[in-house]
Amino acid sequence: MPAEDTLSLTGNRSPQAYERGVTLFRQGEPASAFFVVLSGWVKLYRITPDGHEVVIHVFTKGDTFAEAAMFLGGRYPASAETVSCARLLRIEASVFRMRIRENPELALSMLASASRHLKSLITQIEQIKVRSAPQRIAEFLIEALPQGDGGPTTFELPFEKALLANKLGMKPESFSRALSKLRAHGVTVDKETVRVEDPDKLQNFAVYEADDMVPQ
Amino acid sequence: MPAEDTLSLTGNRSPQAYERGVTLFRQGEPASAFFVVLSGWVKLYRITPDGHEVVIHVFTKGDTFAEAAMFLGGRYPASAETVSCARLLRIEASVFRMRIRENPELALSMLASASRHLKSLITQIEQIKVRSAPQRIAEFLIEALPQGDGGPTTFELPFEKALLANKLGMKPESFSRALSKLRAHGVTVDKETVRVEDPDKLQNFAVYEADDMVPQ
DNA sequence: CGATCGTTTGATTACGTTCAATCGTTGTGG
DNA sequence: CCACAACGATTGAACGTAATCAAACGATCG
Repeated sequence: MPAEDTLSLTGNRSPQAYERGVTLFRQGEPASAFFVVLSGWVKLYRITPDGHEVVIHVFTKGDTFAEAAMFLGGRYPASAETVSCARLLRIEASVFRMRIRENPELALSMLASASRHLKSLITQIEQIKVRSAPQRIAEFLIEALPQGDGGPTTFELPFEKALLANKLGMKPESFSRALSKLRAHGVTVDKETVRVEDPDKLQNFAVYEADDMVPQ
Repeated sequence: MPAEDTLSLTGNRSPQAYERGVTLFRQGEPASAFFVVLSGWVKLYRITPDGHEVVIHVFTKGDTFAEAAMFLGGRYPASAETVSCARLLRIEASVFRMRIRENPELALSMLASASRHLKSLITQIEQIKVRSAPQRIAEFLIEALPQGDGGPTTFELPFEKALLANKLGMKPESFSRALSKLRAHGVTVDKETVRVEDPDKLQNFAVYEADDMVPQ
């Protein structure tokens, strides 16, 4: 998006810094704005009627979220909260709606963004429906891994394991166990640090192998 | 959407009739069009690398689908197939892209539509993550039930149980068993016909009750 | 009438949850 | 400075739900 457009949207206001644990909006509230993440991490989640927290997604640098919500009866379908300190751009719906009428291209880029989210949700549904817990973790690792030469790669988990577990649709205990099962596939964990011996091999496990791990 | 707009989009072409089992597009194909369902049922699904079919959604009268796909690198992220005979409106991406530049309002209604899909997928993720098989079926029944006075209601399952099972993220066998468990909550099934004694009570089970069914 | 398909039922297995205890780190107050 | 709480993560044991494998049933169709 051209710089001039972004400026007209933010009204020349600078990005705001947030502490960890700040609620940006709650499900059911009128959707008055959407956000662009410049740095840090934000979780999008729902609280179910019986009190469970379900993490839908965790956004980070470069992501936008809640854009689509503005067009759906004006209510957020989920809540959002920073899970680390973060810098966010907040764009008001009223401003955006004005601009979109002057600039149809803006609508197209919004649609592109919404499409990416749709695709990501479709992928997530597929994951939860047919992949085992270890496979879902493997898939996450593959996605999160810094692009390398295919050789052994090391990186840091970006946020709490319990949050990641929830995002992947499992309990923290299951996450812990599933993660240690990945040791058989070249994954070693020390605190926040994860080392993947062979990303291609891990990928293969994530998508194809049901479970043919040989004991010993 | 005003009638004049729809006409300009379809190029005055009339809706096309499809047999059951017709593939409309396959995942990975260039997304050249999106669809409006006038009647019948269409399933949106993915085939995973290891050959499983995962049903993402089943669309019916009044739904549009694949609109967003046109904006995402031009590839469909899933496949679509009619599961009954159906009448569909097919709208070409090229035509649509032209029109959207002349008519920004069109983009807004597209965004609204994409938002509804986003919300529906978010709901689905929540369902699969935290609800049991019987609860997911109950939820589906509540949604599918014709609006009544809250009293006993009867309706017909709109398509195969195996398809519904897949959509709800379970195997046909599990579906069958889960459905019979709902007998304890006032649901009786005879072939395609489902009778719900007390929709409110069933709704309550779908959202709140973990499982406190009393034997006998 | 036999074949096929969708559905149901049965027995068994496997996975993830639940409940519970432990460990390690961090941070706080006496 | 250390004791102790608080929290996140891990581990263990028992349980429960859904998947799997297998068979049987009923309806439909050729």
